[in-house]
Amino acid sequence: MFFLTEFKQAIATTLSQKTQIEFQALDISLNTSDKFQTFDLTWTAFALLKHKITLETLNETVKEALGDSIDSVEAIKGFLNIKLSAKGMSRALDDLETISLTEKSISFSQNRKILLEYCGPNTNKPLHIGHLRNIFLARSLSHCLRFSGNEVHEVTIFNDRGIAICKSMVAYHLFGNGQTPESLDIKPDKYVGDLYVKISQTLKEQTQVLIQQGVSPKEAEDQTPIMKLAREFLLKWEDGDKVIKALWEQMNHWFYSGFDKTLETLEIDFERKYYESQIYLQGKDIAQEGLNKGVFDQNEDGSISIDLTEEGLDIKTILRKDGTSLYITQDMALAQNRFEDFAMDTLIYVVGEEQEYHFKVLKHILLKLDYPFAPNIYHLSYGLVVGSDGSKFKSREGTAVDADDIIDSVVEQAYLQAKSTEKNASLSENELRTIANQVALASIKFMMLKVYAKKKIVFDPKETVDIHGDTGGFILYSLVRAKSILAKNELAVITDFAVSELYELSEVRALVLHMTSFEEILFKTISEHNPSEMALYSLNLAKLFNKFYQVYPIRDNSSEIGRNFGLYLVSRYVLMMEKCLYCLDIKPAERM
RNA sequence: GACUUGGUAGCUCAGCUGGAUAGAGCAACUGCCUUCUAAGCAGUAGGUCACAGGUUCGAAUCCUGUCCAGGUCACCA
Repeated sequence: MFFLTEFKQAIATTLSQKTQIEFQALDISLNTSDKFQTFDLTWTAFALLKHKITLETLNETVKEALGDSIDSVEAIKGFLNIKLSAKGMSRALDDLETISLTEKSISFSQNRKILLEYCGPNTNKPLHIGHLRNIFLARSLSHCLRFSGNEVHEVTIFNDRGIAICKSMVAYHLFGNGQTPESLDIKPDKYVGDLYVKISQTLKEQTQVLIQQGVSPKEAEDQTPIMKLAREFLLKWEDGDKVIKALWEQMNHWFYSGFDKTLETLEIDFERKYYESQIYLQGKDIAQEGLNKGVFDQNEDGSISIDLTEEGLDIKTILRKDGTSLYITQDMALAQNRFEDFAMDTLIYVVGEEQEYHFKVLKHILLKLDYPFAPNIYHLSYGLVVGSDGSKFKSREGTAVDADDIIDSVVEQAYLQAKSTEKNASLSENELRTIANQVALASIKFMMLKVYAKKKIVFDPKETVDIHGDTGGFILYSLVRAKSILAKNELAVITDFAVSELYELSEVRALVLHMTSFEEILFKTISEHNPSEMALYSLNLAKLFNKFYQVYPIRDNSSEIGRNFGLYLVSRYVLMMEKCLYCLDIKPAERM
């Protein structure tokens, strides 16, 4: 919003001259006015009244500083309400010309090399609704960062080893009966997940039996036959036992083939995939490096730890006394590997809020080890997706909302809507399906993105995701209508639009002014790692366009310039919204 | 216990670097398609901004305390 900055500067300069007090553009609280339809900008100047500057002085200052950019000023209490003239509005329009360029040419263009980790699936269960929030947040942030001129590398880590997958393996060992996802005709990752649910139930039952037999609840689970077997599997796996490794690979293969399918639906891919099974033994080198640098402490029992009490954290163990690594050690090694692979200067983790402490610790450790990217480690943490009663979804108990299921149900809803729309009567089944997919994905993405990341999302699995109202579908629809106008009307040569009749409608003024703040919102989004900022901006943009659409005739406009101006605005809207959708990682639909 | 995040309409959420009458969507009700896509637009109704103090010209917004809910504080991942 460059014109606003210019206006602030002009006001500050004029005011300084008038009052002999020095003012900066930052001191001028000038913003778009959303309270009154009759004004465009409001300068909230209560603070200045204290300097014994009168309202009249402020009034004159505005008139002098902004000159023919304003139509009128009204001073009420400490508010200076400003109505822009045609000249002022067209100055705002000029901003659109600068913004509506391609990525990397925006005013604050950055040039960072960013590594973005997200998703982080466990290979013992299919993706659930929580992963969707993770993925969509990450993708949106990724696109906002790219749009801002950064180089972004998207990677993930598969948690493909450990006791959890061993439990699924035990389940297959016990209940599998040689069946396969193919023979059962279910999605392979779901088969693995089902086994996990089944084994968890059995484990619970066995635990209960032991508790009734007098075993303390703390130890009961550990002593169940299933846990004993799972631990045995884990040991054998670590020893490289061929049979167990083969079973492990079979289970993981099932997971990956289903997982890849879901990724395809979501239209995402990772530039590089890391596997816990390949790095879980690393970390000893890092531990030694830390010891050498005097950052880590060797304890009497042989374990290695770091004292972070000065940073307000605790003493954290880095390496067990038996020399094996921990979660934190693995993440240290992973960061090191990634630095070797990408030489990034910024590292962003998109991981749930329950791991805030972990990433805080990780950042401090890497800072102490002097990794160059360490100061630029960020954790985009987000709240859980919970049931309507506030309860947690648990994969273990099979209550998790499956990602594929939720997508399918919204696609179905969108399909019915598309099919019942008269305009779509001529469309083929395939085309209707494409539309349904686009609308469904857009709506699910938007549902996840519009809510502030730190807030938990309440989702009732019994209700489907809405595609009407404040949704992704709504946004796509407004864009489809705008494009339809452009297709049916020829865009004339852009002329001078500093003509006052063109700005009589408040809907026109509001749309223009909102569009000028795109860059500001983009900058805020990436600075705060908060895609909801961009999502809400886009939603409001669509709303303003719809209002404009409703009241501003284009084809039947009585004046030539009015028609051209309308078309020009629509074309700006299309460009702007396409940028917004790119930043949200939502694909526009061609028809709806 | 300590730290941390939230509490705004029946439901789901905006608004929070203090400003004018607290905004959307869903659900309910009423209008608007021979007119560029009605997946839309316009309207009605719905509020003690958790509670109590404080700061000031002014508080949903800032401060303090209380209550409620989530999360974390492992030689688990």
